[in-house]
Amino acid sequence: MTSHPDLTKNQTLVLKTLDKAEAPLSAYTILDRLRDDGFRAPLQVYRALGKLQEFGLVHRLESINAFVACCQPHGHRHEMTAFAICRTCGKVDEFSDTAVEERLGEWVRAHRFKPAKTTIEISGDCADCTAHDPG
Amino acid sequence: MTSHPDLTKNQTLVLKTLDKAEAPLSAYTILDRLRDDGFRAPLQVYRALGKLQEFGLVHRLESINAFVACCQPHGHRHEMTAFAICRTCGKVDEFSDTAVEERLGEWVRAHRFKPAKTTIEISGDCADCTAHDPG
DNA sequence: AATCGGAATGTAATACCATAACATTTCCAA
DNA sequence: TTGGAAATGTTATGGTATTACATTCCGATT
Ligand SMILES: [Zn+2]
Ligand SMILES: [Zn+2]
Ligand SMILES: [Zn+2]
Ligand SMILES: [Zn+2]
Repeated sequence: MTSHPDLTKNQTLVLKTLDKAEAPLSAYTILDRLRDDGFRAPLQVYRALGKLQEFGLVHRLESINAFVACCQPHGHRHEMTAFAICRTCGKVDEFSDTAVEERLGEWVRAHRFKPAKTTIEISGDCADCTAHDPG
Repeated sequence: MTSHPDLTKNQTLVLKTLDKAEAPLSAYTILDRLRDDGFRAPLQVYRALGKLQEFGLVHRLESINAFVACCQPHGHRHEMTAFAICRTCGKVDEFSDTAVEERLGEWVRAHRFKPAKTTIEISGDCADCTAHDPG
């Protein structure tokens, strides 16, 4: 469930589009799916996506230039969320791992590095797709 | 040191450009720096970068659409290399952590996920830049 | 030496991703 | 009521990456 009290009209439309989608969507794909709702320009999508990311309701997948709705309960921590992305069907699993978080935290402390955003994305093939096509 | 026996002319030029650079470079920046060497089109750069990535001599930083020369000895493992990227000066630290690798490995095993490429990038500010600008 | 074929290269065109700049509207608090 | 911040609409532009096709390079084979 990904509702939010203070979403604007455009933000709501974009979030609903991502919720309905079975796979990550590019900003331009979202734009196309919202033409009938009055969307005309990429910036309408990017602005909504920006706010939704601030709220923690949407994540950007850096390795594929696409966006997904957060599947976790609203308000969950996002400091070090990891994503497993299926190249075949597009399914995305979002997960966190305390040990990974701690190890990377140790590295940045040891190197006096001040982290702002951490990206962890595993691209590959999910169990279903591997089963269907045992390549 | 990042020499390689079988590099072609274009691959050598691109790798040298990345070696000389103090920060990650975009493909188009590389193109500009190689105009005098006869480079004319983006594809010349992308093709060389593709091969260099295959050889493990160059890495793509997904979160900033840029490329760096590998700083590790040639032939080192790259299954789960992590990068700390300074937003201010561009310095990149490449490192590996066995524990991180194991934890992510456990997740993929548990979920029968078949990983192809893992991206770990920490964006932030390095020690030097934090010291200079204690913000 | 001639020839064959795969790899690399050259070039133009196109597709895809993201933001700048500016005008207008909405909405809420003072 | 009104002032101002936030959101929206619109156009133009800039940055990133690939498709498609022609050509050249180079080593293996004959
Ligand atoms: Zn999330
Ligand atoms: Zn799949
Ligand atoms: Zn490396
Ligand atoms: Zn720095």
